Amino acid sequence: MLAGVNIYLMESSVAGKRGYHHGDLRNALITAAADLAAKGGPESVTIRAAAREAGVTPTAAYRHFAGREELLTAAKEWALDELTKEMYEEVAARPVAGDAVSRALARLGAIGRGYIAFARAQPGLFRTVFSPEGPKLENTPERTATSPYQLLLSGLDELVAVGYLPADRRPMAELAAWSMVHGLATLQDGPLRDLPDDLRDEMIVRSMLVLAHGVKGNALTPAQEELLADQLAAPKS
Amino acid sequence: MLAGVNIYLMESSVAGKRGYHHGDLRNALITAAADLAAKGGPESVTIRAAAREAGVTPTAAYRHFAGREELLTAAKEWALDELTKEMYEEVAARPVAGDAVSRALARLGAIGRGYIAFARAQPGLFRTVFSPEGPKLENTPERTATSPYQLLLSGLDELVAVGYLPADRRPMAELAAWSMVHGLATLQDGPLRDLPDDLRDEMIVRSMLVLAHGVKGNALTPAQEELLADQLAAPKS
DNA sequence: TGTACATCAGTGAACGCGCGTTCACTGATGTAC
DNA sequence: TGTACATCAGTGAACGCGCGTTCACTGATGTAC
Repeated sequence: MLAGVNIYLMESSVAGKRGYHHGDLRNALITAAADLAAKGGPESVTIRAAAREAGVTPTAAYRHFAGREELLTAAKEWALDELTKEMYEEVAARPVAGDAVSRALARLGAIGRGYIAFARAQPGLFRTVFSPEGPKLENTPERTATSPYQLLLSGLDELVAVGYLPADRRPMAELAAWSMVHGLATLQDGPLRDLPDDLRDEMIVRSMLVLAHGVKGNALTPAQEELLADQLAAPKS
Repeated sequence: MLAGVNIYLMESSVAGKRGYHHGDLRNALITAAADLAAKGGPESVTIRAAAREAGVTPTAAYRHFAGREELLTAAKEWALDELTKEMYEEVAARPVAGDAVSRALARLGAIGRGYIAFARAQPGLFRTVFSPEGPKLENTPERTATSPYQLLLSGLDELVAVGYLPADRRPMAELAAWSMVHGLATLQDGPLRDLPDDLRDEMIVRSMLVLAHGVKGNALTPAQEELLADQLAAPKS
C-alpha cells in the first residue's frame, strides 16, 4: 500500500538534475500533496509545500492547479483511491470456507476491516478523505462503481440473498454499518489513540459482532423496538 | 444550550466602555475561544482572534494563558462540558414508562441521542472536543464522575441489571456503543452533510436499533460468531 | 485619612513565519515553412 | 534539413495576510505606614 508515495519519494531524492522543464509536474505535485496529507493530514496540503517537495517554484504549480483547493481535491481523490484499494485487497484475502451465511458475514467483515485498517495505517490520508474542506468529490462512473460505499451495499445485499438479513431490515443497514465502522476508525485515531493494540483489536472484533448481530434485529420484542424507536425519533420536550 | 456563549456575545457588544483593566479577562477569553470554536472549529481558536473578540490586545492574553495551546485546551474543556450538559438534559427528558427493559433501553437511547444532537447543533464545538490538537484533557474528579463516558457505562450496566444484556456481552459494549454513536455523529457532519432531515432521523433510529439488538448478541450461531471473530482478528495474509 | 510605592494587568510596536497569489520575465520545445 | 517564431512551462521577486510571541512601556490598583 502507498507504494506510489514511496516510489515518488525515492524518485524525488534522485531528481534535481532535471532541466528547466519538469516533464511530469502535475503528477509530481499530486504525489507530493498525497505525501503531505499522509504525514500531516489535509491541513498540511499547501501549494508551497507541494512545490517545495517537487523541487519547483510555487508559481509553477499554478500551471497545473487553479489554486490550493484544487490541489487538495487531487489529494483527496488519491487518498480515496488508496482506501478503496485497501478494502478490495482485504476482501480478496478473506477466507472462503464455511456455509453461505458465514461467507457473506466474512465478506462484510473484510469490508469493515479494510476500512479500519486503512484508517490505522494511514491516519493522515484517512482524515484527508473525510475532510470537510473543499468541494465534494465528483463521482466519475468508475469511481462510483468501485467505491467503498458500493462494496458495502453489495455486502449487505449478499447478506439478504443468503437468508441471514431479513428484507425489512435491509433499508439503511448500510448507514448503520458505515456508522459503526467509521466510528471505530475515528475513535482509534482520536480519543482512543493510546489504547493498547490487543484491546484495540478486541474492540474491533466485539463491535463488529455487535453489528453483525444487530442488523438481523431479533433481540428486542416488537413492542420494545417500537417504544425505543418512538423515543429516538421524538423531539426533545 | 450554549446560553453561555450567547450571553457573552451580548455582553461583549455592550462592553467597550471598560477602563484600562478588563476585570474578568480570563473568562472573557475563554468564552471568546468557545465562540470561535463553535463558529469555525478548533482551528479558529487563536490568541489574536480571542483577544480581538474580547476587545483587548493580543499581548494581554498572555497574562492569562501561556500560549495558544492553553487557550485551545480551555475551549476544549468548555465544549466537553457543553456536550455533557446536553446529554444529561436528554437523559432527564426521557420517558419513564414501560417495563424495566424498555426504560433501560430508553435511557441508553437518550444518551446516544444527546451525543448526536450536540454534534448536530454544535458541529464546531463537537469537533473541538475531539480535536487531536493539544494535550489530552486532564480529568478532574468531577469531570470524570459526570463524563459522557461514565453516563454510557452506567447505561450499559443498567441494561445488564435489568436482564436484557447478558453479562458475557457486557465487556467492551461501551466501545461498540460509542463507536456507533460517534460514527453517526461524525458522518452527519461529514459525507452525509446533505442528507435530508427526515432520512437523517431515520438513519439514527435504525442505527440505534441495530445497536440495541446487537449488544444482546443472539442472532448469529456460536459457530458463525466464532468464524467471524477469527477472521476479524486474523492479520491479513 | 493621606500618601509613597510595589504590583498587577494592560498597551503598542515589532519580529519572523508560512501561506496564497500575482506580476513581468525567460528558457525550452515544437512546428510551419 | 534548417530556421523563425509561437507557445508552453518554468523562474524570481514581491504583495498582503494572519498568526504566535516578545519587548519595553504605562495606567490602575491596592497596601504599608
